[in-house]
Amino acid sequence: MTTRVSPTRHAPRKTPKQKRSEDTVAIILEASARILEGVGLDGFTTNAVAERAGISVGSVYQYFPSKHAILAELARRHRVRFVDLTRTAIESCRNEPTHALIGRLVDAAVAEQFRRPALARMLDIAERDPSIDGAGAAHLRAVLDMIAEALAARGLRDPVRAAEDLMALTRALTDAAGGRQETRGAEVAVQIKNAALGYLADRAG
Amino acid sequence: MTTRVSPTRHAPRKTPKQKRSEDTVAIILEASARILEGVGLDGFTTNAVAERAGISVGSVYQYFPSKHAILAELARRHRVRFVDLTRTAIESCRNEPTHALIGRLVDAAVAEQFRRPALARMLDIAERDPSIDGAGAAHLRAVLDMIAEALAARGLRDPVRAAEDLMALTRALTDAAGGRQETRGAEVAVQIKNAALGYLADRAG
DNA sequence: GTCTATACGCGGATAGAC
DNA sequence: GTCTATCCGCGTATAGAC
Repeated sequence: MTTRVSPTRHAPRKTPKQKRSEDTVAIILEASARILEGVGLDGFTTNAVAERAGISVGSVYQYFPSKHAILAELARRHRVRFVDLTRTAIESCRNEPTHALIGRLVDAAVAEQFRRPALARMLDIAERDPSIDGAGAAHLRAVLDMIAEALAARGLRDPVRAAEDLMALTRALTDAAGGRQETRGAEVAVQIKNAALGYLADRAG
Repeated sequence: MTTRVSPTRHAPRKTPKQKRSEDTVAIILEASARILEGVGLDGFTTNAVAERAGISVGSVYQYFPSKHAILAELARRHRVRFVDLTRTAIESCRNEPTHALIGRLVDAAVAEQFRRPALARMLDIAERDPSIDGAGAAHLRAVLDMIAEALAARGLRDPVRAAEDLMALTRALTDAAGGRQETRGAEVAVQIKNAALGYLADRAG
């Protein structure tokens, strides 16, 4: 079939042994990223990717089993960076008060979202659909739980919901800033922290 | 062609003179809404719409010039309700302080988003792409400017940005609540107001 | 005005040459 | 390992019968 996907979904081909191969993978991913940034999900076709990458469709399929797998890999790398930053942020302020925790978390999220704002926005959108492979969702869920735990440790009520909401809030405001072509992440982070602290205000602090 | 669209884009066919016709239009729109809610944008095909509506594709095209036009009309009605509620909210508290204004605005937005949460979420996503016909974008921009003006009248700095951010924030949190199948809009509204007031905290109030 | 049947193009994916 | 050429299904949209 055309759109549906093989049983082992979105597995990033067994890691290429040749260094040359890794390069090609990187080139394909970069081409894909640029297309997503410039044209959006609609323009993201295998033909477009091949052309941007300067290779042929056939070669693209040598490195990725499906178009979807490319998107999944792009999302995975984005997510890994985000999760790592978040984990570090939480661990770096184990005994600090809530406002410090929020500050670090927001800084981490903003840093990753501002790396490539347009790309991050597209991946956020793409992730919502059934595209979400179980592994990715689980990975994200894990870090959400970490955040919830950190909030709970500080005595906040309804920590899981709060974690979800804070993440949604952060993405919304970074995406809005990205849409306005803003480049000063620090300013955006300040606004987000204000909103986040307001959100948590009546949950005891 | 298949995906591209005619010069006069998304114009909702000259209004049908027959009452019967309006009924059919309503049936098509409702079928579309249900598909969007249940299956998402991917499942939203003309065939699916026809089947759900209990008519044939041919008939669908009697009432809408393209699949896109259906989506545009759905989005338009959603937007009109939102704009009307927002306008009313602003006018109803011309001389009230900021926190009262925010309260009304959030209530308005939450009311509309909670009418059919899943549908609202899908339309929010759909609106982002080039699908945005100029008229729709302008319409939304107009109400954003109204909000900005109301904020400016209360001495808040950077009112346009604030208006955009508040709207993004509100949508993010309502969508998150919708994703969790929450039904108590009032509770959600309280949380959003907290976040919004936090956001505005250092813009002078 | 509604149907059935079909055309048409797009895009994902593959075959097979080199 | 990379290419070109092609297959094939899906979904939009239309033709034409009733």
